[in-house]
Amino acid sequence: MDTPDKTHITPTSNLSKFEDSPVFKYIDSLSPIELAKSKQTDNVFSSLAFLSPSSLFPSPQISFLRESRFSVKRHNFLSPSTSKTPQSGNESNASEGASKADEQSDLYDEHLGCLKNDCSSKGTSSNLVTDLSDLATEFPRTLKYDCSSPDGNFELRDEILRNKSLEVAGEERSPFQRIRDGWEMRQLHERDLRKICRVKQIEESAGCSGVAALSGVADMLTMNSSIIHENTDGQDQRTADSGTTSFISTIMQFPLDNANNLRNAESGDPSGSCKQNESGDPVTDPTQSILSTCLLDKLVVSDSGLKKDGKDENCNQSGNQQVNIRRRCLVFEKSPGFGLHLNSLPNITKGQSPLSKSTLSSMDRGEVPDDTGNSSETPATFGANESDHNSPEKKRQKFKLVEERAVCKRCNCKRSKCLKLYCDCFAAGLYCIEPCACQDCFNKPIHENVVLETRRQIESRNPLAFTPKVIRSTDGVLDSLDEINKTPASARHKRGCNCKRSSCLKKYCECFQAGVGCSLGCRCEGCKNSFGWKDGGYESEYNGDNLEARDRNASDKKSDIVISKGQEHPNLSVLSPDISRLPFAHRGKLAAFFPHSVKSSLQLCFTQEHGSSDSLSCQSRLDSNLHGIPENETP
DNA sequence: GAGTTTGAAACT
DNA sequence: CAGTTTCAAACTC
Repeated sequence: MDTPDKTHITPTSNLSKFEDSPVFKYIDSLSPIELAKSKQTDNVFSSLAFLSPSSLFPSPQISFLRESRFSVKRHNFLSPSTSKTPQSGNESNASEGASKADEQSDLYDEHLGCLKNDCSSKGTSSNLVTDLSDLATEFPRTLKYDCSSPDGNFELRDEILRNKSLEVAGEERSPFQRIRDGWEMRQLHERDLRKICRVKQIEESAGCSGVAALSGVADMLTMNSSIIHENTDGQDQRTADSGTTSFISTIMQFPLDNANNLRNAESGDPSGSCKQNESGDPVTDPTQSILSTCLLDKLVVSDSGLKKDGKDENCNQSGNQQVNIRRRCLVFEKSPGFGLHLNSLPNITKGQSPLSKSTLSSMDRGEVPDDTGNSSETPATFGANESDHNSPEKKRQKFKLVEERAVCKRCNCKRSKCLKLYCDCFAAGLYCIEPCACQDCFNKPIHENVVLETRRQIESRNPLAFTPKVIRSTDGVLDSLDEINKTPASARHKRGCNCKRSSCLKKYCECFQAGVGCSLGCRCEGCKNSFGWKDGGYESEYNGDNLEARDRNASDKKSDIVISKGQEHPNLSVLSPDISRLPFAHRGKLAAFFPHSVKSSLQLCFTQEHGSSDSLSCQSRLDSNLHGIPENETP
C-alpha cells in the first residue's frame, strides 16, 4: 500500500538525488552557451587541420599573418554548418559561440600581429602578451599542432588538442594544467624527436629514397617549430619568434657553416645528437640546435629524394654547392609566398608554383647556377645532358637557370654587410649562403645575434619592413589598402613605387618587378606600367607569360599601350570583355580564376584591336593568361 | 665585365 | 617630413 510507485517516484527521487549530486550541479552549470562555445571552437581548430602543407616552412612573419587570416576565414566558412547543428538546437547559442570564436580569432590576430611586428621592440609587447589570455597563446600552438599532423598520427597530440580546444573555449587554465601541458608537450617533443631519429635511421638504411620520410619530417618540422613556441610560452614572445627564425634560418644556412659537422653526423650515430634532446630540456636554444641538426638532414635528404624521384644515385654525388642551393631553395619551394617575398614570385615563370616542375626537373639534372649565373652540372648528371647541347634545349635550360636564380635569391652586397634592406637575402628574412657574392657578410647564423638585433632595429623603424612588398588580395591585408586606394586591383605594391625616370617599365620599379600595376599609393612620374595604372581598372595580374610580356616591355616598351598617369585613361569598364569569344573550356576558368587577369587582357586586347589591331599579340596574351590557369584547380 | 642608371633604403 | 647620401640591382655598352 505504502509502497511508492517506483515508476513515478524513482525518476523524481533520482532526479532529486542527481540534482543534489555534485555531478548534476556540474552538468547543470554547463550552460548551452558554454557547450556551443566549445563546439564552435573545436570546429575552428579542426578546420585548421586543412592548412596547406606549404605552411611547413613559413617565414616567421608571414606565416603568422597567413595563419591568422586563414583561421578567421576558415572559421567564417564553417560557422553556418555549426549553427545548423541540431544538437545545439539554439541558433543564438551557436551564433554566440561563433562570435566568441571570432573574438578569439581577433585576439589571435592581434597577438600574431604583435609578434609579427615585434611589438617588444616598441615596448608594447609585454602589455599585449600579458593581456592576452592563454587562449591567445595556445591557439597558435594548437593550430600548428593540428596542421602538423594532418593524418592524425599523433594521438596524444590530438588528445591534447581536443582538451585544449575545450579549455580554450571558456576555461582558464589552472597552474596545474599548465604544468601538465608542459609535461605533455615535452613528451610530445621527445616523441617527435625520436621519430625524427627513426626517420633518419630509415633514410640511412634506404639510401636517398626519403620521399616517404618527407611527410613525417615535415610533420616534425612544424611540430617542433611549434614546440619552440611552447617552450617560450610565458616568455618574451620575441624569443620565440627569433627562435623560429633561427631554426628556419639554420636549416637554410646549415650546410654552409656546418657542412663538415653534417657529414660527421651522417656518418656517425644518427641518434647521437637527438639523444641530447631526449634529456627533455625544453630550453629554446638547445632545442633549436638539436632540431636543426636532426631536421636538416631529413629535410635535405627527403627533399632530394623527392626531386630525384627515384634517381638515388645522384643523391650522394651532388656537390656541396648543389646541396646548399637545394637547401636554400627548399625553403622557397615549400613556402610559396611565405619565406619568399612576393615580389620575387613573379620571377617564377609560366604559371609555375615555386615548387615548379621546371625547377625540380632542372635540379633533377643536377644543374646548379653558379655565381656567374652559368649552370654547373654534377658528375652524376653531366653525362645525361652532354648530348643536349642543341640550342633549343640549351636555351630552355638557360631559361630555367634564370628561373632558379630568381627563386633562389642571392645578393651581391659589398658595403651593407648584408644587414640592411638593400640586401635581398636579409630583406627576405634569409641568411646569405654560399652562392651569394657578398662581402663582409654578417647575415649568417654565426652572427645570429647581430642579425636579429639589426632586424629588430629595422622593424622598430618600420614594422612592415620585412613583410612582402607586394600584397595580394588573398592575403587579406589588401582589403584595407583597397579602401585607401579605391582600386579593385588584385595585387599591389605595399607602399607603391617612386619611379621618376624608368616610367615603371623596368625592374627598377618595384611594382613592375613584382608584376603588379601601380596604384594610388605610387608616387611615380610618367607611369607606363603595363601591369596596370593608378586608376586601378586596368591591372593585369602576373602570370608566367606576363613575365615574358614584362620582359618584352623592358626592351620593347613602345609596342605596348602607353597611358601615362597624367593622361586620361579610357574607361575600360565600358569595354567589357566578350567572354563568349573565348574557347568554351576556358570560360569558366576565366571568370573563376584570373578574372582580373583575363579581363585585363581582354580589355587590353579590346582596346588594342580597336586601336592598333594587334590581334596576334592580343591572342597570345589571352593564351598566356589561359595557360596560367591550373588545369586541375577549380575554385 | 665594366660602367652607368635607377630608385629604395638609410641617414641627416 | 624633406632633402641628401648610400647602396645594390638593373641596365647598357
